Amino acid sequence: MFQLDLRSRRSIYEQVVDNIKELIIAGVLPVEERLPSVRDLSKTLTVNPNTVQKAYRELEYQGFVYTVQGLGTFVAAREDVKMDERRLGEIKDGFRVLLRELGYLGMTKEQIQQVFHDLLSERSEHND
Amino acid sequence: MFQLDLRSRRSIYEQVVDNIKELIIAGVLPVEERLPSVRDLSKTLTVNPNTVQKAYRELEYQGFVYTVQGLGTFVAAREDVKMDERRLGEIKDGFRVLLRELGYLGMTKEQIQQVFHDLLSERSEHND
Amino acid sequence: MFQLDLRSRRSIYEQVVDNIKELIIAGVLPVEERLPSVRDLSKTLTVNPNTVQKAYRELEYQGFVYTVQGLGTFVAAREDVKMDERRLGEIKDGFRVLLRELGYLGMTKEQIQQVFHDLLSERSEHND
Amino acid sequence: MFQLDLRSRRSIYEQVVDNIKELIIAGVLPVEERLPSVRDLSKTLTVNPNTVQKAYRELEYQGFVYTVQGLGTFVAAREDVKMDERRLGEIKDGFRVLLRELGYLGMTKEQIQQVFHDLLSERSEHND
DNA sequence: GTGGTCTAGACCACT
DNA sequence: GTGGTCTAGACCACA
Repeated sequence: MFQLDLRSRRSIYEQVVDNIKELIIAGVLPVEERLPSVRDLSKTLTVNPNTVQKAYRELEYQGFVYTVQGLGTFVAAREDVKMDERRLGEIKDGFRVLLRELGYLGMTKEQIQQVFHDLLSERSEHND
Repeated sequence: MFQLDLRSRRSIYEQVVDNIKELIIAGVLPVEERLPSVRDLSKTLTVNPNTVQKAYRELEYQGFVYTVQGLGTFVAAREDVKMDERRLGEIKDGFRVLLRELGYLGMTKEQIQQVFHDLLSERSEHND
Repeated sequence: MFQLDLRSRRSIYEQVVDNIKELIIAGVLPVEERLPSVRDLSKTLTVNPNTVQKAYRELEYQGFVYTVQGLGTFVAAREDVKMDERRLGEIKDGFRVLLRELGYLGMTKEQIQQVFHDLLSERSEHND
Repeated sequence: MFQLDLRSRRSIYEQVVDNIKELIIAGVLPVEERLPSVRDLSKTLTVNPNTVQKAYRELEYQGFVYTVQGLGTFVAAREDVKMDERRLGEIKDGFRVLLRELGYLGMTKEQIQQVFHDLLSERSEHND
């Protein structure tokens, strides 16, 4: 399904969250699709089931999946991914960190705007 | 000198590192300027001296400052920072991930631009 | 007969129990009426027969239905339900906790009344 | 600080969450007060540290507390307890369960409204 | 000292 | 089978 980088500073469960989120956003995991069971995924990734469960729980908090007792964990409909203030704040924080990094590379505000503009254009093209 | 946000998820020492980096890049702290002593800055920020210590060590490791035993810590002359293309690529990837998520959450291109604009303004104000 | 919400945190069998209870209390299922067979209901709701089985057992335990081997499950005659004062007290305590939290979160009395009104209407519609 | 009911059907961490929330709402734990450390509270309650941590994490999700790395967990300012849709939905669910219970006691809609009215009046008196 | 992550493995309720 | 909770105990980063 995907690979973990155990040497990364990112914790394992965060990597699981990010990877699955990507799969959902990319449509690889369509709405209502069942995710692998906690036990299965933990075996595949050779990590502890608790670690996978923590990732699933986080995905549920963020609204990307929902769980049904005894049945499994499923991809939630897109409308259910609530764009709440908390979530938006987290994403903004992500942007702030990246903007800071660009600053450290010596980029001026104008160069940063150019980079951002290019990235947005990329997206438009993809959607065509 | 600058303010810390204890409620942020970023660790205190990271915030210290970033803030000082920004002051150096913005030229507020010119080359050869002495940084406040660990003890002084820790009092000003009301944080543990070990935390400031760790931040200074990190800044030294990254080449932003150098220490002279018994004299203090000084802003280093920045070698011409060649644009690190690999790092830039990583940062762009970070942006792509966040943009994809915003798109998935239903944000229009215009809303995304607004968010970005606000974040950039934030930075400008900070540097004033 | 009724609908389940798989995305709810309530387990499926609990939802079945509650829904049937409400139908009995509302008189939609009169005394001595036969409930659908476990197999039929499980097909209608597209859930596991064991789940319906468990719900029926729970309803029997609570005295709402009785089972006759080989014939089926029937709505029991409700003994005059004397108001259980102890249970009422517990429920009121539950309300107090929730009201306190709403208050703490900044809701005015009027807003709380609005929420309550909406929830009551919800119930009425359900029973129509 | 408070007592757990190990025989309760509510999980331990949920009881911890509820109890601490009550203490915060009641003002026993004022804003910026430090909660007992995970290890201390786990010893006091004789439960596993992970269980307490899970409770603290949930409280942080709900906005009642915030954590600072290496320092501890603190009561958040009341304004930071975001009344987001998710939280309101959870509280509404709590109401729905309780309303259902009142129905099982044989209460009519009018009687339920009376009970609710009385509970709201209680609150007003307390606030006087 | 603080919280955060992770493992190994048990037990439970639900489907 | 499924997810959820809990324990015991290790290791890490941060203050």
